[in-house]
Amino acid sequence: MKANASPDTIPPRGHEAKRISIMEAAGEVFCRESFAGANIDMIAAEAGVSRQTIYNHHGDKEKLFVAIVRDLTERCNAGIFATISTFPDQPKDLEADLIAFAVRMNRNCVCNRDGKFLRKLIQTEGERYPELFAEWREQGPGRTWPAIAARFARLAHAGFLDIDDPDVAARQFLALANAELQTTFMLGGTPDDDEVLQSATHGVRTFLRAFGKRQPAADAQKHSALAGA
Amino acid sequence: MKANASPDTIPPRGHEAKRISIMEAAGEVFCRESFAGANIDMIAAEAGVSRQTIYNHHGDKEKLFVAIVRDLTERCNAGIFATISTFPDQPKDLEADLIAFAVRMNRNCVCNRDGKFLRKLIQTEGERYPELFAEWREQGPGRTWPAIAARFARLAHAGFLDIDDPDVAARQFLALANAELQTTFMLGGTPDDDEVLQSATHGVRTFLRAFGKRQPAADAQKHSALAGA
DNA sequence: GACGAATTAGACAAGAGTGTCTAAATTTAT
DNA sequence: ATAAATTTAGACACTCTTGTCTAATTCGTC
Repeated sequence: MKANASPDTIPPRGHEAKRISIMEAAGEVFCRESFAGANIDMIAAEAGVSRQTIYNHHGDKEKLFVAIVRDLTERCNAGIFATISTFPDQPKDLEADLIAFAVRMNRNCVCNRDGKFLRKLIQTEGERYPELFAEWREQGPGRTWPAIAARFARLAHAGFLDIDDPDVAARQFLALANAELQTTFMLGGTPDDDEVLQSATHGVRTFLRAFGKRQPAADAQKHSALAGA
Repeated sequence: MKANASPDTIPPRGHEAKRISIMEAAGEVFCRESFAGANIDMIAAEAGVSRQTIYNHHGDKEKLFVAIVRDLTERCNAGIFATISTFPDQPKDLEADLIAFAVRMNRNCVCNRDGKFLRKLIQTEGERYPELFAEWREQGPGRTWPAIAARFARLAHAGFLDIDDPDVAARQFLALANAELQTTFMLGGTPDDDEVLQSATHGVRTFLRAFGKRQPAADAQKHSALAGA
């Protein structure tokens, strides 16, 4: 059946290409038109594929939708964890490093294609597929918030920050980082690099005014003289 | 035609009752099902009205939708300005007063029925009706952000806060105030009073750590001893 | 109680979308 | 080249929805 001369269980090749372009097109269309407003012919046209092929691959519209959301959830979480792993645990310049982190977070997880799509699909159809989005909630916010909070806790413990509740601080950090992008998000727009940087810069400055060490001792005095390593 | 014995231009009574229940039901259904997913029979049933009555009142589905959004926009803006007018210009207890304001803002403008509906409709259908939502943008964020910023500027000028850019501060204030409500919003939920208070309290505390006067003079020393009036 | 306006239920045509089926064309690997 | 699998276009039945129409009923008012 499936065990050919090919090395592993991967099925034929052209298949996969079709599958991918269907997934991409479907994400785009579901996102733009909502589940009810999307129709299979639209997706087929956008994917450059015949309608029947979509039915061959995914069975029906609902199964296709679920597959899309699962796929997006997975990819987004991977991206978020990859970005979290770049958190500045040993910052040279705390402000600059946190700004850069906030920019990465926004660019790679919030403003990118997958992030935008997943967010919109969750908001639009979340109530209709409770268990699907419960899954997202557990895998996403349920694991990413604590991960970020742990990084901030470590930073505080190392004496770089003055934080009472790392969970609260983590949520506020991200809220501040995209405080100025909200209106753009509302209408489905994508902030450009400049807006992202602006928002991150203002957000991190405020964050540090709130949680930065007042007069650390001697070494965390920043932004006047740069003592290179 | 319309000038009966009745005092002013208000048409018959039962009419208005129907109109209102149609508007309410339509808001609910459009919001729950999205424009494409909503159907007139659903709205009619939910409004306790016959399908034909909806067509009599609003012409067609699209006109009905536009009417709903216009109505929500108007009501929401009214609510926001009413709430802004309760901003603590002469705070007795800055932290407590700002928390109370943040709670009012969230409860009356963000978490209430109209706020939830308008936000979801904008996110879901915003791209499909550019001019309708441009209108919202001008009347809403375009006028409310500056209004709030002006209040913060005044507070800063009066010596209660240490703010560089009131526009940034205003956006960050609101971002902080509902930083902890985001996940709930995502799935269409409504935060309860406790969550709102928590989020506002944490948000305002952080806001004041960032923008509060460090050592004002003698009176703003809080949260250790309570000097009753 | 009677009048006119508004509402109602139901039927209706027209259109759009889903999911299935078939036979031809194309791809992939042997 | 040949055989198997996949894709394709098109037709199809079926369902759902929109928006119109009609005739009967209800409502508000005088």
